[in-house]
Amino acid sequence: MQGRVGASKRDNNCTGMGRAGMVDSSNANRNTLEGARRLVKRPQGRSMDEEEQSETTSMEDWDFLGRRGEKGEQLLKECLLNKGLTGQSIQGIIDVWHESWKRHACSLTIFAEYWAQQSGTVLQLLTLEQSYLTIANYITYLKPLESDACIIQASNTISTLFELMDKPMNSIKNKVIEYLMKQLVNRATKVRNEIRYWKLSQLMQYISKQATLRDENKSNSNQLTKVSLTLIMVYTVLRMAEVQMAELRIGYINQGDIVIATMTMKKPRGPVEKTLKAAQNRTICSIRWIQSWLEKGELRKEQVWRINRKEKVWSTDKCSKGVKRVLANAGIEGYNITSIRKASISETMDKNMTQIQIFRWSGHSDASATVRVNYDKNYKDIIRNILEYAGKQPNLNESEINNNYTLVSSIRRDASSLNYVQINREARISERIVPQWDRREGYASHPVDNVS
DNA sequence: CGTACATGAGCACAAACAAA
DNA sequence: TTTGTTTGTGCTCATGTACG
Repeated sequence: MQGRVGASKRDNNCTGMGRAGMVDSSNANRNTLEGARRLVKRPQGRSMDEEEQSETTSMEDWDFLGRRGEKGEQLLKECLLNKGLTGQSIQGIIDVWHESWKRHACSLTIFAEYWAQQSGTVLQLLTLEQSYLTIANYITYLKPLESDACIIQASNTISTLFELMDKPMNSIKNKVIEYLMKQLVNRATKVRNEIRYWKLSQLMQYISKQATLRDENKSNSNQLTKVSLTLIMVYTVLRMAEVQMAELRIGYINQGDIVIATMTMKKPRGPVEKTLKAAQNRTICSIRWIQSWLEKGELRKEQVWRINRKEKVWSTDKCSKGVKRVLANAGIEGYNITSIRKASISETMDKNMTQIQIFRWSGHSDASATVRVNYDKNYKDIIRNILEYAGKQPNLNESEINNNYTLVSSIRRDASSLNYVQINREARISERIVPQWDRREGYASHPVDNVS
C-alpha cells in the first residue's frame, strides 16, 4: 500500500489549508510535489518500509501540524526517509536540534514553497548534483522578499539539509554562496558599542533585602522560583537554557550541598555538574532560597524546570521573564539575561581573581578571545583615563608618580584586569616548557594561578 | 509562537616573525 | 629571497535569548 498513514493525514490537512484560501497555482504545485513523492516512494516499497510506516507516521511524530513549520518538517522527513534513514534516526537528529528545530522547520517551509513554485520535486532534490547552484538561486530569489536575518537563516538551513542528505561539502559551501551572502551578513553584524554593565552588588543587595520577606514566609512560590533561578545563574554562570533543563539533586541539601546537573549546548558541549554550597551570608545563600522554594512544594523536586512534551513546568521563556523581573525589581532595567553572566564574571575580575581561575569556573574554552569581545567593555573608560593621564603629565619621574600615588594606584588597580592577555600568554609558554603538564589538571596547581 | 537579534567556538586565512 | 612557524583576526554557523 502506497498511501502511507502520514501522507493521507497530510493530504487532508493540505486540502484544509487549500480551502482556507490557498491560491490555485500553488495548489497545483503541491500536487506535483505530492505526485512526485509517490513516484519516489514506490521503488523503495520493501518489507522494511512496512515497519517504518507504522513507526514514522504516528501522530506525535509531527511537531508542526497546522503550524508554520509544517511543510518544512514534511520536506525534511521526506528527503531523509528517501535517503534511507529510519523515522527513529530522523527523530534522533531532530532531538539534537533543541531550539534550532523550530527555526529549521519554519525556514524549510519557505524553501518548500519556493521549490514547489519552481516545480521542483523531492526526487530532484535527492539527485541534485551541484547543490550550490540551487542555494545560490534560492538566495537571490529571497533577497527582495525577505529580511537579512531570514535569508541568512534560510541559507544555513538549506545547507544543513543538503549536508544531512550527504551531498559533498564543496557542492554546498563555496565562494559563490559566500559572496552572495556577504552583503547580508555585513549588514546583519551588530555594531560593537561600548556598554557599561551593572554591578553585581546591586542585584545581591536587592535579594538580600528580599530575604526578610522570605523568612517571614511572605514570598510566594513564584517569587521564590525567580530568585532561586537568578541566584543559580549568578553562582554557577550557567546559561538560562542550561539552568532551565537542569536537574537539581537535593539529596545532601541538609549538609548544604545541591548539585545542578545539566547539559551545555555551546561548545565544549556535554554534561555539566555544578555544586552549590551554603554561603555564609544566609540572605543571599542560594541553598536557603532553594530550600524555602522547595518547601512551598508546588513542583516535583527532582525535575524542577524540566519540560518534556507532556508535562510543562517553566519554559525557557517563562524562566527568562521571571529572572528579568527580578533584575527589574533590583533596579536593573534594559539588560538581558546574559548580563548576569557578564556581571558575575566582571565581579570576579574586579576582585583580582586570576583569569585562568575565572575561565575554568565560567567554562569558556578560549578565554582571551571571549573576554576581548565581551567582558572588557567596562574598562574602556579606565583606558581612556590612562591615556589622558599620559598626555597631561608627560614628564613625571618616579617620585612624582609616587606623589600622585592615590590616583595612579586606583587606575592601576582597575586596570589590572587588563593584564589577562599577558597572563594567558605566560600560561601558554609554560605549557610548552613543561610538556608533560596536563592541561586540564594542571591549571589548578600551576604557578600561574598564584599570580595576583 | 514565529522571527529577529546576539553570542561564542572553530575555522581559515593572513600578518608577523624566524629560519634556511 | 624563499620557506616554515606562530600569532592574530574576521567570518561562519549553530544555538541561546529577546521581541512583538
